[in-house]
Amino acid sequence: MKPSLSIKQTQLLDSAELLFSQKGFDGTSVRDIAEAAGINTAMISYYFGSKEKLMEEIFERKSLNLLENVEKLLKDDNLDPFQKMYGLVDIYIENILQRKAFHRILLCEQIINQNPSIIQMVERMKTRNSENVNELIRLGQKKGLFKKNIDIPMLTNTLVGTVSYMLINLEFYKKYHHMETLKDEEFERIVKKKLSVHLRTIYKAILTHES
Amino acid sequence: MKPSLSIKQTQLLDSAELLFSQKGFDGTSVRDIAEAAGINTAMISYYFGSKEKLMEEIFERKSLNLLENVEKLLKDDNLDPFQKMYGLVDIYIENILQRKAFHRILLCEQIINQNPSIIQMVERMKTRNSENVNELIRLGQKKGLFKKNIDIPMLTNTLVGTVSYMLINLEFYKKYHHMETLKDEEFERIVKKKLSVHLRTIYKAILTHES
DNA sequence: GATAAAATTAAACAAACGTTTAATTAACTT
DNA sequence: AAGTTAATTAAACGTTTGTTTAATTTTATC
Repeated sequence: MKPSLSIKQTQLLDSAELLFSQKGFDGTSVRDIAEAAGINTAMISYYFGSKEKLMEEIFERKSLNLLENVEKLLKDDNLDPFQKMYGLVDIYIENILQRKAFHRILLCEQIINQNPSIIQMVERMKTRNSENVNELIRLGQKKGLFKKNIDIPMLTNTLVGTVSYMLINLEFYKKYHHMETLKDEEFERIVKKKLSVHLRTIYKAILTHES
Repeated sequence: MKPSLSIKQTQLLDSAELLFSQKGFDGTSVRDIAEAAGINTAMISYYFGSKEKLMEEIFERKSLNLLENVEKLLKDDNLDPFQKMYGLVDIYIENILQRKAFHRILLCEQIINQNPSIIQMVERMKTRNSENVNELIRLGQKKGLFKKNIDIPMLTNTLVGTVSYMLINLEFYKKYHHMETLKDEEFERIVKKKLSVHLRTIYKAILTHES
């Protein structure tokens, strides 16, 4: 387990996460971060070693959460494969839209492969996720619920792609449906519900329909 | 119509596009770009005014292509709404995977909203695309082929999200399916075909199944 | 309350940044 | 061939960058 952080360290991480998600890693200076956190610039190197390592720290702190929720769900013996799959979809929706800043950074970092430590972390996450989904799909197939020859990364692409692109597109979506006057929480509740229904329809079609 | 560019201007734009897609806008220096193009650094300001304007020039040159292809397809009276919809899906797949560098930049820029000129350009594209899809869906509904109450931005989210996330995820996808030894063109042909079949299944489900 | 360790600061560091300058070369125009 | 414009260059510009330093303050230990 990672050593717990002081208040100031947490403030720096939070400020950095927000700024990275708004201006990108290279578009954010250590002075920006320190100022936003109300802390002296030198403290970033003092605490984390470098700006790069601060970024890695953000990833290490935030990236495991989703996988752990999924694995807890898959262990639940009271749920059938469909319920588990729909639950998995909802966990992704909830997690991505709850941790918007981090998932925006995650998206950018996957495109701009610069930091080897982060690339490795993301790759491990993807592999572990695929293994989880693979196990679930085999179970569904054994029970005769899911069809054969399901392309797991393709399925996950659609899940993560749809939710992530919604994250990118939130403001456009709001405008298109004339929901500008809604309170933020209400708007997000609606979006999550819509995503859930939408992706269930998709998953059902992909998992059951023979081509 | 934009004035045509000299060879050196095109070289700068091409080098910049590639580097922006690999290291991001802020991670790429004008010296990087000039060196990659084999041209003096000062020429960037001389030709385009600034690094920012160079970026805008890339967007102006590359962003219209997809929309024009779609609009040509939608005008074709020999195709029924399903054929048009599937054709639209294939245009997106083809365009995004053909212009990888640009679409990686486009993704990043949508996340990191910094340049107002580019935000505006992207927003116009999205609006015009939604109008096109809206028209097509109304046609399909009038003919009794599509169901009512289709969420257009949600549908497009899944299309662009799935293809874009595949773009981000290409290397992982290749590894997962043990296609490392395949030639690049062959691999991409397979990916495009898989995406096409996958998204047709999705679109059919979303457009027809009553919930 | 003295001593040691940790935290915090302002200042300085060299390197890299985007852009401009002024001088030179190349390309046209008449 | 002379004159004019455009293209190209190396160098310099002033900022900003991430990081380090050395001095100071705060905190903890005995």
